[in-house]
Amino acid sequence: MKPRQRPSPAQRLRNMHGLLEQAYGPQHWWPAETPFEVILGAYLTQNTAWKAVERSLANLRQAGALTLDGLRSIALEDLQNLIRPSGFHTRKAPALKAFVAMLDREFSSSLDVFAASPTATLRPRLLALPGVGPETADAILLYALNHPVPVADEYLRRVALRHRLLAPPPGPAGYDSLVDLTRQAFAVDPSVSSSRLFNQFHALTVAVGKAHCARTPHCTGCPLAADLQFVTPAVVKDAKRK
DNA sequence: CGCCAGGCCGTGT
DNA sequence: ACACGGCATGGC
Repeated sequence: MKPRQRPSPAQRLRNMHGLLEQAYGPQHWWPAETPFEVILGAYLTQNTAWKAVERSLANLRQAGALTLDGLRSIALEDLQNLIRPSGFHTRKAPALKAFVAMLDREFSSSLDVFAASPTATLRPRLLALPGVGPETADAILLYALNHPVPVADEYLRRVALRHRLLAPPPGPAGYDSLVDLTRQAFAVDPSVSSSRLFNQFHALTVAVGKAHCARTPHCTGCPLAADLQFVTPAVVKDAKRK
């Protein structure tokens, strides 16, 4: 018998994953028909509600711009107008064009060639693109290219802070520490595809985040805990007032 | 009407 | 290394 000691943050995160699976089940994320569509969604959803992204994607579909060829052909100005519903169109449209240009110039215009490259070269290449930060890069790697990388986001940060799995000061350094924490949490069990694990874990994070982290600071009926307070933007702002 | 959404980037400490 | 404001639009 081992002496009972406090579980590590990584162990606690893994336990939370189990609770969330029981509560929400398989998530079959990311809502998209093709890998290329995943990539478009990853760009468009930056600081934007998914509902709005859906309308932009519908516009793109109707214009035949949901494919690599379609996106290459379309004029920048038209692209801007099609994705207007999801906001930041003056930044996101050129960013999408830059992605296509990169595939054309460096990867034989082939998403398959791109996906077949090692993660260690793809991630820096993605981060060097305009409009691609760590979360977008990792979402593309995991959900479009099926590379085994964790995806961290605002919801995971809230959950981690709320349950004190992280030191208080968040920020850009916070992203990497969240990724490290996730890697540690799922470092065991090589029998399961880590892509699938990371996929399911991030999806569950968003599910619980939408249900309990978004609006109401006080978490009632949350599978993780019913007696703590989520760090919503409003809570952060309120804390700053003092 | 005000707040926020599945971030990222440039600028200022 | 962080903090902060701007970027645009639509849902609730």
